[in-house]
Amino acid sequence: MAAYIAAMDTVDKKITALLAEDARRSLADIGEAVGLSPSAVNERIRRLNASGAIKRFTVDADHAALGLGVTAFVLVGLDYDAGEEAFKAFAAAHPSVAECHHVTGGWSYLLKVRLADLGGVERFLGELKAQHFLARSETMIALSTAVERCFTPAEV
Amino acid sequence: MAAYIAAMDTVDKKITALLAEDARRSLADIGEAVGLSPSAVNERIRRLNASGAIKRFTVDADHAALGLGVTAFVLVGLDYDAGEEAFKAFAAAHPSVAECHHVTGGWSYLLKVRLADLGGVERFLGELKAQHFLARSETMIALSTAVERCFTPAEV
DNA sequence: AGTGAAATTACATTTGT
DNA sequence: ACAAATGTAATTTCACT
Repeated sequence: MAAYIAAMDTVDKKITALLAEDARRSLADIGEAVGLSPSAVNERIRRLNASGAIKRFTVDADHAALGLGVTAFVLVGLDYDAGEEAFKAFAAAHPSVAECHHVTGGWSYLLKVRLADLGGVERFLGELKAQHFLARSETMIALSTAVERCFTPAEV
Repeated sequence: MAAYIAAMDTVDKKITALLAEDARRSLADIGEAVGLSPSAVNERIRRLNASGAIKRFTVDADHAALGLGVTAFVLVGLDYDAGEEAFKAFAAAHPSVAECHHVTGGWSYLLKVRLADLGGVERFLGELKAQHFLARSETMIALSTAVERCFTPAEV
């Protein structure tokens, strides 16, 4: 499922880190930082984009301002009768699901969801139950978030 | 700590969603989608940016290509002698920490970390132990990730 | 706040090494 | 694969509504 994407060299990692910090930086600025001409930087970004190493250009939004004030994590003990693929398809299609990881340990999946309020969390769990995905589950509400970065820098 | 950011109106949410999908869209394209002129869209984006509703323009990178092949979640039972603020500062300063949430339930914090390999995970846990942050902990390794979105759309 | 036009800047392409 | 130069398209600013 996950495509194998060629590992980046040091310059690519630097460019990616600079773009992660501020994707509106000009090619000239980036070029100066990594010691390349703007057109060379442009070509590298084009390739990083085409290969999938850079998935997309996006914005980091404040979800509270969007009306999604609650972040919750749901540890899922999957009812395998319902079907693992069906569960993954459900998660991928559900707009409230920010993340869905298959994890080691006593639980099958870890979901991260964003909802307007606690009522939304309850309704979301109701959906999971209605589809018989849950053998058991445990929900953790994020009281506050100290760190939330889309991008984690690679060691150089 | 968390600043209160004015809630967005419908047009702002639409613009933000469009930018989250592709931040390189032209102001003309966005304007057409929401029924505004390019300069009006520009002004709204400028305000969203200034208010913090849009935190930053960034790229969604493939962390495996960056050399960070392992994602792990660490449930932390905090040793409160070590200091909660010190722990949060540690998490914020640590490059491998992608997320740090204060959560409800039997655990104090949930960390999401990205590392090169399982050895990196072990070393990271070693750092937490060395600083005496852990009363107890439980680590879940992400075997695979079905969904991972930085942006979750608001209901319209 | 939004519009539309003018000014500015950056991007994308081509060519050459 | 990179650099330089040129054409094109974007953004930004401003006067006005």
